[in-house]
Amino acid sequence: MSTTRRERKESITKQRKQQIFEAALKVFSQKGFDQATIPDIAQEAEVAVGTIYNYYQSKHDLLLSIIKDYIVTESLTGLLEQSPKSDAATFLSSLINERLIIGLDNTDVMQLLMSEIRRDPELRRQYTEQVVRPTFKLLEEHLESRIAKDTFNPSNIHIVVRALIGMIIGLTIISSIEGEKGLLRRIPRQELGAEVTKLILEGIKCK
Amino acid sequence: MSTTRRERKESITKQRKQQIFEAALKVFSQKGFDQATIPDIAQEAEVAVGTIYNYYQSKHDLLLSIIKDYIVTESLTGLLEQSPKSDAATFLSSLINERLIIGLDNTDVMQLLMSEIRRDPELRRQYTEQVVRPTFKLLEEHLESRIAKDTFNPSNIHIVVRALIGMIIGLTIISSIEGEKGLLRRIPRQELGAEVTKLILEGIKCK
Amino acid sequence: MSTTRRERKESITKQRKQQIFEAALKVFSQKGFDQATIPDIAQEAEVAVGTIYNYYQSKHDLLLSIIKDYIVTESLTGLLEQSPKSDAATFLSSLINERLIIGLDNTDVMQLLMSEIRRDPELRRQYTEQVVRPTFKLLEEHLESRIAKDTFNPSNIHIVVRALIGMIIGLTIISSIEGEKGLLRRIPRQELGAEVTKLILEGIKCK
Amino acid sequence: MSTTRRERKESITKQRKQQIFEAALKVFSQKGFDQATIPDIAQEAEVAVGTIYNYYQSKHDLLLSIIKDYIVTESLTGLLEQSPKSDAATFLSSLINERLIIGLDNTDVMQLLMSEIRRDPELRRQYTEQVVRPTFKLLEEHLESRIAKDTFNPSNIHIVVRALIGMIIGLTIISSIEGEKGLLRRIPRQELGAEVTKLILEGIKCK
DNA sequence: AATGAATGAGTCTTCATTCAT
DNA sequence: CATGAATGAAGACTCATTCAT
Repeated sequence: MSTTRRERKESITKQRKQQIFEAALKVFSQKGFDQATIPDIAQEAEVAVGTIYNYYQSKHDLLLSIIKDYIVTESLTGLLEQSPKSDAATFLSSLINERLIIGLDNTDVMQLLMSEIRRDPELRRQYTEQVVRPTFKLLEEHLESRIAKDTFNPSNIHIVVRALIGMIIGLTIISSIEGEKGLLRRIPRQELGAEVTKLILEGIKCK
Repeated sequence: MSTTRRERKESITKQRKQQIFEAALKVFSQKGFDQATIPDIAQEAEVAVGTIYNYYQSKHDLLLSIIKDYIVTESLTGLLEQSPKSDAATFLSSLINERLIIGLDNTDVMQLLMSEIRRDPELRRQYTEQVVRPTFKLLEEHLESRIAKDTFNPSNIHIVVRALIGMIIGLTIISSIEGEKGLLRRIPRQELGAEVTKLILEGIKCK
Repeated sequence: MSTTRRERKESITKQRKQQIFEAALKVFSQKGFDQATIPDIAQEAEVAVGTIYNYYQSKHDLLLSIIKDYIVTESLTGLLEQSPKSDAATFLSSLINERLIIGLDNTDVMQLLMSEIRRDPELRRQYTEQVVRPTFKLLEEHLESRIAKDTFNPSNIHIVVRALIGMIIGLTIISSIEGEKGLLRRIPRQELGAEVTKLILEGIKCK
Repeated sequence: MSTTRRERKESITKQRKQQIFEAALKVFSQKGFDQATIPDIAQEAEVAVGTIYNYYQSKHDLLLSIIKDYIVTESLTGLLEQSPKSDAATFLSSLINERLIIGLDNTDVMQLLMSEIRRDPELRRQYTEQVVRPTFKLLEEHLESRIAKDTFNPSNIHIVVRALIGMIIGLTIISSIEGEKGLLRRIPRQELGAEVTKLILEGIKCK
């Protein structure tokens, strides 16, 4: 028996916190931050109201916790960092696929994030520094090097990068508006990623 | 003397309503619907709390009023309807420019719309029917006819349409996140439209 | 032409006041004092809100005006004062009939009065002094003299008086609860008065 | 130790609800439903405003709770159901006494009930069905059987019943108007009941 | 004298947070 | 740590009253 009493306790504690976290995530996603109430979350987590305050300082703290967790998820761009040497098409395809899947799998949190970012400057700063800027920078460097090698067309890189990321964000939002039975959720993700990549690489005009 | 007393009164009434409308738009945009309070809006409009209720039935009514107004703006796709015969590049360019400008000029309302659409099914239905579906349909028809003429590459039209509209939505959001001094607001819109159009038509890969 | 301009004006003014009075009476009766709003009354009177305040100082003043008017109506006990010499049965019959009709014709105001009397001590004092006490006193004197003459049974006069008046009040209330189609409003008033009088005079037990 | 922790808690909860109930009853009685404010009630109950909403859904719910409780009290006419075989005078005497005592002990609620019944049709329906109609029906049946046996005078039973019940209601109201020191509250109830019964049975006229 | 838009004090109600058990 | 009743600050909304036209 390698687990001491202390360890078991900590494990239970972690589980409890996770339980609340997930309940909050669900309720916030469904109702939005303001409409969600602590009793709602407590019920969803099958926990008393007071218990939540043993793990999180406030409702807002709970929100931050969720958003920061998502920011970390979005920042896990292991892919981006490893792929500078790969083939151009492969690189873009990987990027698009990865980002698109993260977005589509987290429609709710993403929209939550977008909402809250607008009214919390500190959050906006954080998101910009930890996610937006690094992502843009990395992408821009890639594009620049490709353009230098004549693989990619010369363009205003800043715009292209924003258009590309914007497309992914926009697809996520459209998917959310169209709902469960919307087209984007019915299409196999592989096909979705392939089509989008093709569009970005080759455009729609016949050569 | 061409204005009767009645006419003057009505004019004042309209102005007052507009005044409240704009104040609400501003406050909702800054704080979000739930965080915005009626006293906030009243102060912004330089009007007493009660006065707001002389013009709008409820806070929610005020929100609807703003969003419906925006939906109408978005629906004014005179361009879309007239251009089927125009050159492919011109058509897309016009579309992108028009939509992009509407989006960038109304960042705040758009985000408000996106937020509220998630929790108001009726609003979602309305937006879907009046804006989303018609836009998609029109675009899809265009693309199909071009593909038939071998002007455009054969692709999954549904995805391309969503990617295109998504890109515009996403650009709006990025612009909003980056704020006043963000890149997208500093670039001349003509250039922005041109680059985005080029990206869609030709992609980034060298031919 | 015997009416001067001044007279005509005054006449219009009186009419206007009457118009508002009746509207208020109607609305108060239907909704109760608190639920009735000045705009309600204004609409019913086909007059602007502000106009009401040219004739009455406040909503409460309007209420008082109505109640006092009713108190006066109830005090017009001409009958009571003239009939001490009449036959016992006739006297009681007249009293019951008169009071019952006043009550049934003014169900709404009476209930309004009963409601307001409870929370306005001044009103209660006034009503007690101007209506309740005189009525009781007069009745008591009558009964006493009849008892002295062996026309009526010796009883606790105070109770009998209250039971008698109470019966009339109670009938009014029951009529109000049972509504338009209630029994008490369908029976000819003559019969109603006769039955009630008989009950009071002879009781229900066979002799 | 026969009380578990849970039991003690529940007991406290009941007490608290009762506490609020009584405070509301008092305040509603004094000021009427509309004039009574939740802070008023909270203060009277020595409880915070929010606490009230832990026990009652709304101000209106609190009112309903009070009125329904009273309706139940009024419906507990055990007496009525058991006495068909008793002597006519005894029966009437019991009925009058019982009803009169209920009325005089609950002057406030009764008046509250009478006020609110006028504007709440649902409440009126309920009161009519649960209290008014059954009471009337039972009384009518009794009277009919007595008349058939020549114990009682033939009369319009419907009127007599209403006059009788009306008398009790009216006595309650007069008692309320006359206040604490009024005659009806100073007389021993036995005497009051006896006199009223005598009046109903034999009338005031000498045989 | 008539009008009705503007006003803001006053209500009900919600809900994040605390704390005694 | 868990609980959930108590708290009261805060917000949407109403409406009596005023006053400029």
